[in-house]
Amino acid sequence: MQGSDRLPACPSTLYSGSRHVLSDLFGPRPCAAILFPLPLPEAFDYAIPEGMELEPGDHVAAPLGGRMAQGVVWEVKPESGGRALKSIEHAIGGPRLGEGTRRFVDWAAGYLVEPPGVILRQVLRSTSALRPSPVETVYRLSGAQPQRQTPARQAVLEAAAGEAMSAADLARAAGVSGSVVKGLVDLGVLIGEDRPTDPPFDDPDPYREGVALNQIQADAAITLRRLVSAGGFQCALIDGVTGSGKTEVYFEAIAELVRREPEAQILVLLPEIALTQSVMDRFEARFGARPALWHSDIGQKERRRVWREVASGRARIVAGARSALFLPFTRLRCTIVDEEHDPTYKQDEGLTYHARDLAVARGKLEGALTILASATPSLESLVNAEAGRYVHIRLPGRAGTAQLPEIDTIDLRDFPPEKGNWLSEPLIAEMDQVYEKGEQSLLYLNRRGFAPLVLCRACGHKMKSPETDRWLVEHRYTGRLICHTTGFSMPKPKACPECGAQDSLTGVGPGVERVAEEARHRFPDAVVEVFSSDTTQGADAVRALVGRMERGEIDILVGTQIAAKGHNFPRLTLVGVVDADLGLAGGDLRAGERTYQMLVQAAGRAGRADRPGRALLQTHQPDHEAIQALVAGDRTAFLDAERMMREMLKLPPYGRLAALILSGPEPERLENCAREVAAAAPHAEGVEVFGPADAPLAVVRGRWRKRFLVQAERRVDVSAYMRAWMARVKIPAAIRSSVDIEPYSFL
DNA sequence: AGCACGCCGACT
DNA sequence: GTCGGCGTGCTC
Repeated sequence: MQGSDRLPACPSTLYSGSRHVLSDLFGPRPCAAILFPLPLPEAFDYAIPEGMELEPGDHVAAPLGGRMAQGVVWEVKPESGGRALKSIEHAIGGPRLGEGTRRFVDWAAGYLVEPPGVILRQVLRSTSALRPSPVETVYRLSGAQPQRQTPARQAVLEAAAGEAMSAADLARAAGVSGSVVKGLVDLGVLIGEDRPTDPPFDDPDPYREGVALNQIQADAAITLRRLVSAGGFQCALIDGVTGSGKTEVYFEAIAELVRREPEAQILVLLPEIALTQSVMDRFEARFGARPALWHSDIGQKERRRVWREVASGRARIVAGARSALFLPFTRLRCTIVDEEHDPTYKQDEGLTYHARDLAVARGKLEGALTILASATPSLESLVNAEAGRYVHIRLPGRAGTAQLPEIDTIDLRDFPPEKGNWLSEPLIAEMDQVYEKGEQSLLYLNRRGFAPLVLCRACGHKMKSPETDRWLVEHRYTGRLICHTTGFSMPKPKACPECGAQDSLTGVGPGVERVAEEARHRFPDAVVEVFSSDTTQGADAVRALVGRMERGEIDILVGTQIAAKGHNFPRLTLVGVVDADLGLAGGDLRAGERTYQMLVQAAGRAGRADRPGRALLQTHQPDHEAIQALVAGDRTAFLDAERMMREMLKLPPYGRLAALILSGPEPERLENCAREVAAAAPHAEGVEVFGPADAPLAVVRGRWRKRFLVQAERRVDVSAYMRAWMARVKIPAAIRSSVDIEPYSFL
């Protein structure tokens, strides 16, 4: 170990301020601010040992609170007076973090109201990537022939004719033992060479022939190419229906950039579910190389490889899920957010952020072209485009292609379903026709579980959550009653806990499970499946269900929002919206938008395929503006209705929201803390603070949660407001606080 | 995030 | 009397 803090033998350290003395004698020595990937409030200053050359972005190890921690040089500056500094222990090699990445970390910390180290932790997702790639020996043919040829040797030679492989792989490929390979190596027939086990990614070839573009697509490509050649930050919104060639058009922007700037890096963000083989195949077909692929569950080795190649600037095109936004690009020149409206871009656990919003911000910081693409752009992006902040590129589909399926309403006042049922006769009749034709139906209802209320027929007792007094939702799938607010759950009792009546507890109201039961009852021979976050957990389960739906193995799918995300079911020809009113009046401000997106999704390739899609909306208010607009297939009118509602209520994008969640193990202390926090909320023009209220999930893993909602005018910097607020309160260690900028669920 | 310090319960 | 539980607070 070395470092001046470990040299007590030096007489100058016998009195305080020793380093000042050293500085006085030898002139000011520069120090370095080190940012650690830890929730510390800021970067810490360290002395740079004699002879150590450091630049911002370098990785170092430094003593921190009695241990060694790995961090990144954030700034090199003249020694700040006053405090005695510890010394950096040593530099760790590896690719330096680029300036753009560092600025993005600082910016995101401010915007998300998090310590910068928390953001840095998102960036440093593979520390093993700092070490050079390990090497392995691979073998190729030397051209020499063995004097004695044997069948085993012949097999090895054939296997070795292709790509160079390790001895073990070669033996396996040839179906022979390792000794045959070794013998050929000894004879000089095979030559070994060292190769990094994390090989670099192939460079894209921008000169390959792309898919032929039609006139509209070609014009859009020209617009994008112009933006590429202008350089610097610009944001473009590609607004084009499914099948309008959005991908081909943004491929042209990528190609242009790769041609112009040999070192440029490009990031393509995709919703997790869309990171499939077929997308990679399209890239490969266009550029002759697969992009580097990044998502939350790639293996350690691949993670290390991608991280290192991105940080060293060698990886050119990266396709990734939202977390790819934090990769250490050195020359990010273009970011594409495909399916920009997709709600999965909003990360809700741990660090809360919206990948689309951060992508635009990173683009601004890096001077990169940012392209948002969607068939159903979010209202936020549309408003930005219309205000001229984004370049709006419209790609209408083929002539006559409707964006929406043919939509009709069913007035529930005229066709009330029987008591305890939720599907009206006209909807059933339509489903029947679809089923007879061997096509698929989707019943959409944004309510999980079986029944939102369980009550006793004998005494009228309502089953409620013990802590919050909210209704318990019956889940028949698990046979339990669950509180969607606290997560409390219990088996459904046989007898009423109030009056003791046997088998008197009945579920009231519709959930997807009950609608599925009703559909099964009506269509006993049909395959009916439920698609909700309760019944379909994990990406694999989702993929499996989506696969079965695509292959036509399911006749009727009953789904919540989750069914509305990024799927394309070619055999789906009917969508029944079980309760279209729910979306218009519910607590989720984007519910209407999502219903709309789901309908467009469901229309899918209608108009191209010979099976046109149809949607039926069950509603109590068929005259409602938004419903009327949907029926008319009038996207503009629908969005205008949405827009007016948001504008009136000062909701995004016409206002800003932030949430503060406090959580702690003891409800009383939390309550007290929340009161104090409420009292400390700064008064600011154009800012309203609501709360504290129980958070949407009032108890999570034994921790109680309280929530504030901040609603501000658009001109207000809500992040700054939240920072100011947090600076004014001392929150006890037992209580955790987290800020969510632009929360998506805020019931 | 770690790690130390500190103040209360069951043990060699 | 000590060992150790994890609540609280600090790390340049």
